[in-house]
Amino acid sequence: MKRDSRLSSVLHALLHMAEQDGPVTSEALGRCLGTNPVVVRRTMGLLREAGLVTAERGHAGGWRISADLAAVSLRRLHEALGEPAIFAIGNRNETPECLVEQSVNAALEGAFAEAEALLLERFAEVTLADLAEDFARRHAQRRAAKE
Amino acid sequence: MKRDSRLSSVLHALLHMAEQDGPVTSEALGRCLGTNPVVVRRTMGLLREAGLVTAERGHAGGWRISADLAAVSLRRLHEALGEPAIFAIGNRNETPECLVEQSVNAALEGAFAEAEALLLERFAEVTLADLAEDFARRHAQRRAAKE
DNA sequence: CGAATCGTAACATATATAGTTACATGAAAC
DNA sequence: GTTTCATGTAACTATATATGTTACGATTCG
Repeated sequence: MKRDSRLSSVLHALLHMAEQDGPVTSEALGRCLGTNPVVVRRTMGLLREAGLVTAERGHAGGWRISADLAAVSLRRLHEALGEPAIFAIGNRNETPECLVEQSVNAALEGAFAEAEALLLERFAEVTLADLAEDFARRHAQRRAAKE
Repeated sequence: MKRDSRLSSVLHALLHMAEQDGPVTSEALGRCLGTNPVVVRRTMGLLREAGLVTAERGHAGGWRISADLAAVSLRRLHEALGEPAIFAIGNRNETPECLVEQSVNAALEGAFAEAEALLLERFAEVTLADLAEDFARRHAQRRAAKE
């Protein structure tokens, strides 16, 4: 199974957009991400539906962030993407008759539920503003290292 | 991406085997799991390589647990299966040049690492003996409910 | 009008699990 | 020793999902 990298993608895109004044085109974002403009539109479209970005068509159009960076957490983005499945591992049968399988499912589900809760909690704690700040720090470090 | 349900499968199979005295054939396990005997052999073969089960060929052959139920944790089974990827979500690019992407990756990786650690910890705490006990409890409850 | 840009449908590709078919190998029963 | 039952394994197919690509319509600005 291929991993879903859309959360990673939109974060990358949003931070690049945050660095720009005007709107950024799908083509420019596609170049940053190493992918196709259509893939960018498809994924950013979900953020548009969630009210996190706006798209302007026509000449000098493109994508623009329409929310406060500090108000957009990774969790909010995960939700905007439709809350895709987090785990690549799961139960064989979600509603088994077999009592043995019920025991197995109960044990696995408990562990997965705890891990998922922790992950979503961490996601809720990190905002685009935090990432932008982290990026600025890395940027300053690189400049310092060059001198 | 399809979810990997092999951990769930082998747990189901092992508990059925624990209920039986003699060896259990791939075909019988396949019937329990609702799958093909070859799939059973393929997956159980990994447990055999890890020394958790033995297979006997020929007449009256089949699979047998060769370890103490209390000594086999879900984590041990996860390892025996080759430690398959836990998350269906991941970074777009694991070793990016782009500083923006490095910030994104660092944030996501931290959260994933914590969630994975918690999951594996929970897996380490649950053994086949625990699941067998849970099953016995469910079994007793069902019998009680019927009377 | 024409160029730039998003919106979207339709199709192609890649990858991993799961399922299936086929046959070789080994062990017990008779 | 031959038959039968079972695992071991290779090769192929089916399925699901994310991602990539092509094509074209819709919209906006100059």
